[in-house]
Amino acid sequence: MTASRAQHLPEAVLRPVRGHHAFEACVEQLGTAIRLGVYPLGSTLPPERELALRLHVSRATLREAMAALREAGLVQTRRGRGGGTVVTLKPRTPSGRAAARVPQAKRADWLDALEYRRVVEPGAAALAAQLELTAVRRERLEQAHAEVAGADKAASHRQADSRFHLTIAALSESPRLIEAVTSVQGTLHEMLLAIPVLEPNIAHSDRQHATVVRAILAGSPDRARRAMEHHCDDTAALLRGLLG
Amino acid sequence: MTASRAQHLPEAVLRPVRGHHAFEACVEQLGTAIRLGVYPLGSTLPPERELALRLHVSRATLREAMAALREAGLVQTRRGRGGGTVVTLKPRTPSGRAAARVPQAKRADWLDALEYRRVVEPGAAALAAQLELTAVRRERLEQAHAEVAGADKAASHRQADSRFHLTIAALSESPRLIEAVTSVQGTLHEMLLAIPVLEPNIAHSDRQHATVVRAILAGSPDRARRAMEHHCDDTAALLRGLLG
DNA sequence: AGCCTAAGGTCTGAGTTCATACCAATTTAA
DNA sequence: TTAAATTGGTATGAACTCAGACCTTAGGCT
Repeated sequence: MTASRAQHLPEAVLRPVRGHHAFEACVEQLGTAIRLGVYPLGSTLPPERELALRLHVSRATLREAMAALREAGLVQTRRGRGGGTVVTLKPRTPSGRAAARVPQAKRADWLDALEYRRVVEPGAAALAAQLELTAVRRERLEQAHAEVAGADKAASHRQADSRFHLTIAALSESPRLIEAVTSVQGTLHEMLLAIPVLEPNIAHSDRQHATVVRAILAGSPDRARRAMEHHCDDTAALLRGLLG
Repeated sequence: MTASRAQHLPEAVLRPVRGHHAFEACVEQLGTAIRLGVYPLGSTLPPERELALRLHVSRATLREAMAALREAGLVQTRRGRGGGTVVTLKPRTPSGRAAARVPQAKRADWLDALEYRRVVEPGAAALAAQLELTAVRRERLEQAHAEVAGADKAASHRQADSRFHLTIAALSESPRLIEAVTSVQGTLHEMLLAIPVLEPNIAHSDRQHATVVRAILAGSPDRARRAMEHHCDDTAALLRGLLG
């Protein structure tokens, strides 16, 4: 039995060990956090030493990443006590840029992200609904939802939407699920910047958000999961359509 | 609005940029693949150059990892044409070692893995059921299932079980899901080595496997997902109980 | 036998990353 | 006004990682 084993598993299981260059990974992660609105325009990033600690990276490397972000115009830095690094990136409006021009590999990755999302985000919603939420956490959820519904411009709506989904993931209290949702939202954000989104879809999306929030607050994991599945399905169908 | 944002998201979202050095990651990944039975006893690993390419690591680094695995007795290496690195690790039998002595942080991580598993494995099963499987793939699934049911010793049963779950993930064809299941199976394997499993549970588990396989082959995503959820729930309940 | 080939084994110089100091600027508070 | 505290800026040497070239071993073929 041992030697006759089929060879399909190793191929599927082994994956690149990491994105090389710690500094690129920092740029990626901080840049995504900023673009998603985890750190909104005008907010201050944690001090370098703290960030370096959090990211398990030396301060030297973190500073290189910061320099790159500064170079790219995402942040500005002031020295001295009370100084720090503040976000200067204004949320980008999804441009009508053609969805063509996307390399095949990236397109495949995007489609995979949509499949993955349909698994992890409903899972996070169900888990959140299953927990007994404190008043503070219920408040956070409602606040995040209100910000999505209340956003006037397309750009700030996009960030509020990301924050909404990340907030639900955070409510699940599962580090693995939070990471999964964060990464998938990063990819989603990238897709949405390349694809114009129409107004009616936003309204539709907001109604679905409301359903998810109700289910979570009511403590109904199944309803929360199904509602989030519908939401992911609809978004995915739209994006898949526009991608060809 | 911008400055008044709650501070809970950054804390949840930012994660270590990478676990460790490249060489440790290689040891970790190859070691897990071997322990899970992706490379069973007696099988030959791919040539170093190929592995290095696959893991996105220089051959020098990969070789350091190989040396560590050799040192640890997991593999043996022979030079020359027809040589290579073969697995020498005999599947370990879950020992009755006390489940105490597990540090708090690890215990929390284990519990998180169980939550995560309940999301990703049923998701993978549903996705697999939803695809039109080729004859080869249906065969792989049945083969993997037969090996679990047919395993005589506890140790080889454990590896066959891992391969069964990884096979389903591979059928889903989603790189992200495959990675998720691989990592969660690695953690699960670690848990099971520290916790004795009783015979009746294995029989119960095999019946659930059969249900999952039927649902996937029948092309019923919902049934597949639910069946896998039950399976995960039962395993999780057992482990949580034994963990205290 | 003698060559070819597919593997592992070795070496080297350049580029990254790290940990740990120490310096400089600026705000806050005594 | 002065001292302390907080924050970014700089420097250095060690360790890790990389890519690529080259050497050694051992099977298979002519």
